[in-house]
Amino acid sequence: MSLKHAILVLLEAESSTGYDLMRKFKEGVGYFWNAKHQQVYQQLKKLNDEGLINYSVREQSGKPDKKIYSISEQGQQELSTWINSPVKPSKTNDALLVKLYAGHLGSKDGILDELTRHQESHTKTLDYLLKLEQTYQGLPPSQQQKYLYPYLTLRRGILGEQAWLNWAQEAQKEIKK
Amino acid sequence: MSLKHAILVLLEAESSTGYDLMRKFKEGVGYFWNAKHQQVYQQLKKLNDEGLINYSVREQSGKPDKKIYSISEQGQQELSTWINSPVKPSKTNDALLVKLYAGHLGSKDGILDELTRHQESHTKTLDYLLKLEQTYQGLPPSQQQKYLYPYLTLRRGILGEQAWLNWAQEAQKEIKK
DNA sequence: TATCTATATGCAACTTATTGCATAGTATAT
DNA sequence: ATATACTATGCAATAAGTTGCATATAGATA
Repeated sequence: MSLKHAILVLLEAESSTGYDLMRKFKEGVGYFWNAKHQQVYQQLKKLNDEGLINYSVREQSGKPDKKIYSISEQGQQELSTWINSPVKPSKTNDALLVKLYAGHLGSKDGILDELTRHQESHTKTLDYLLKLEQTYQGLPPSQQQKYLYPYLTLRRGILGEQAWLNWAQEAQKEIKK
Repeated sequence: MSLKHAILVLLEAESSTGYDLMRKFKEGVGYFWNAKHQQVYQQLKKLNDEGLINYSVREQSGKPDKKIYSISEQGQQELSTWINSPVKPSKTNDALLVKLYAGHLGSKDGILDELTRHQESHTKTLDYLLKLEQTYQGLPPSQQQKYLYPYLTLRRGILGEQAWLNWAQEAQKEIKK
């Protein structure tokens, strides 16, 4: 439901192409919102049809022309309406936990391997987020003030990943017993 | 993709009706998997067509007859294949964080209210999970051994909710500054 | 030199999830 | 007495997300 709003939020901050947005979902804000390129392009088309965004074309040779999307007046309106209405707590669907729940059906080693694999992935994400945090902390105070809200979401990502890793350690210890 | 497997896992533990499963997703395992009743019924039909589950009918008066589903041989097979193949780390899509990211577009009070609302919901979930943990800890050691894997998923839920709440406190303090 | 990655967009088909409606009795709360 | 919630299933339509394919060039890596 709020891929729409995620895109509007990103465009409010900076006009972008579909490709740019896709990268932002993969790198910048992927710790709280994900979307594949298809979804982004489809949604952009829809938002344009609804008049919430506009685009201008920058011609290129060899590659398809760039469409640079910006948020419209109407889009701004939509965003501030959304900001002022409550959102529901998000629901988690975590296949790893389904698997662990049924751990007795697999082998101890298999489960531990899987946990280790995920641990590596979470460690990598955490490292990346910590790097972003360092960048933030290197900013002058005025800039820090400006980016406080994004920073708070970053903190969520960091605390979330740390909690995950702490859990994984605990779980591995218990399984090995 | 793995609603299918979540259902198989639950049926492996205990034969259930669609309604039972729906309740398990809402109460029992909702901290790691969610599904609405429609999804459950549709998936059951599909799994039955695929031969992964069977059902027997218990007649009732007044209400629709119960269909009690059990996992089939083929379903067991499918489950153990799944258990032994890796699953991808889950992606989070969290509308609250999208909103917070764009916090400068709203009012401080609005944001704080929203955070408080979510805090209440997370506190409630945590309380519930802690109650489940107490039940587990009241079991005799042999039973604890038996339910180790589900317990580990419960721990994930608990550590996750605690991390969320710690973050929310931190965030609220920062916003109020 | 060949393969891979990045850039940049999009169609088409499919799967997965949500929303709204429908039925119908019993139990609980106001 | 009336309204709400619980039990129990399901159809139909829509929305959201995924997968596979297609195009076409530049630059980097093996």
